[in-house]
Amino acid sequence: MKTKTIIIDDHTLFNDGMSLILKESGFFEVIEQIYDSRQAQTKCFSLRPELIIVDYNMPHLNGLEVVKQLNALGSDMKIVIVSMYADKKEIELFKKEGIDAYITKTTPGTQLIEALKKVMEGEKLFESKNIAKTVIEKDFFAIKHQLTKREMDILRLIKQEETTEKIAEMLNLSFYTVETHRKNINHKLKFKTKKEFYEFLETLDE
Amino acid sequence: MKTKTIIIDDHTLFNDGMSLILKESGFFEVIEQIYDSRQAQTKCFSLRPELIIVDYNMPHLNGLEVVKQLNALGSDMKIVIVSMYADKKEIELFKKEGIDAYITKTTPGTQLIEALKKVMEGEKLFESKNIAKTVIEKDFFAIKHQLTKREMDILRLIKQEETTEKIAEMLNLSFYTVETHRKNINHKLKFKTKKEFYEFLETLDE
DNA sequence: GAAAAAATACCTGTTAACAGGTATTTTTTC
DNA sequence: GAAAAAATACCTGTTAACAGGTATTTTTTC
Repeated sequence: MKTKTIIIDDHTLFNDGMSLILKESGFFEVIEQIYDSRQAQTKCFSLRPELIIVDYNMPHLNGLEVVKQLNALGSDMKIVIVSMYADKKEIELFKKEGIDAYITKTTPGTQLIEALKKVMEGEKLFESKNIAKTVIEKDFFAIKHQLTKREMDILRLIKQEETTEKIAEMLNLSFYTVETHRKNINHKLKFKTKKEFYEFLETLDE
Repeated sequence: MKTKTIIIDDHTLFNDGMSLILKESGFFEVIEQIYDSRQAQTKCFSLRPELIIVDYNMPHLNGLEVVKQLNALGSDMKIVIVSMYADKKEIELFKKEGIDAYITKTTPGTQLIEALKKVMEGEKLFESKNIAKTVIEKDFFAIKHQLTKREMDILRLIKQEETTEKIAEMLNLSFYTVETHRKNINHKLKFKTKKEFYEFLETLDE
């Protein structure tokens, strides 16, 4: 019996290509290709695949959000992330969600098949060896969890390039209060460069 | 006769997937898959493909540089760019190099085959219709070319988060000179947000 | 219900960026 | 070799961010 598989990737070409790689192998049957991550949960619920391959970078819902939705279904599907990058801490995040493998797009097709077969046998695979060298190591996730709710509110407005004055106005707070929050945020973040700060802001949800 | 094709893409998985899509179609024969862009020129010279598919984003040599190298060979191979994004002005750049098609990775496999067949018949294809909606329209390239050499020098140091004072020191210039350059740069760039400015800095080569 | 954490508010002083100027010298272009 | 472009330099004033404080009120936690 071939493994019933669903591929979730907005890059149609990549999705189609991977689909063919799986079919060619003779071990996998692609029962559905999803190009819009928002359809992931309902389709996986109704089609009940044994294996789901999820792209990390997608519009609307990113890979992590999709995984969370799939986990909410509470079934025993295997979930594999295929990503362009291999951020150590991002992998940590996915591990917390209990995914079965994290594979980069630089993996050859044959290796992918081998990896997927192992996953179906219950193994967990994470490309953590090659990773450390190439990739940014910032633990944005951990940092985020040092911040309070109010601090996050203010950060989101900072992301929108609002000034302290405007933020105070918008949240009906004193200018000084917002300044204090910013000060506390800065103490917690301690980024060395503005670029790093802006990259961090990018990881915030609106 | 099948069209002899070479695929140049560092993402092995994508390269393999596309290769299968082409083979499946029955119209194309993938005579070589290149994962390292630095091998493009020599391999294409010796193997003489009729069609070359080039990824845009690659380490070492990006798509544009590869195309330039291929053009230097002076043969009549068709060149097609496959890119994640569809930046209008980037397409312009490639057009200048005389490529035959620019296709995004959101194209379904069947459409890719149709497009490639048309290319082999001499047509030129550029995905400029679907593009405008989804993609950032910033003409970073054009902006860059408004800047003078000295302004670029200073921008690169700004990218490294140096202050006006330090930049002046490093370039053996007066503080005021650097300030003037920054002023002129700002007048030329006119970015609305800091984020946009930092994104622009990212497109600079060191 | 006491203790800790989070949110609020105010004050002073510094600093780097930036926008507005003007002006001279050097280099490039035709 | 004249004209245009690029690079250099100086000056004034404003502004937003930020680091250093202190202090009270509200909410959460055990």
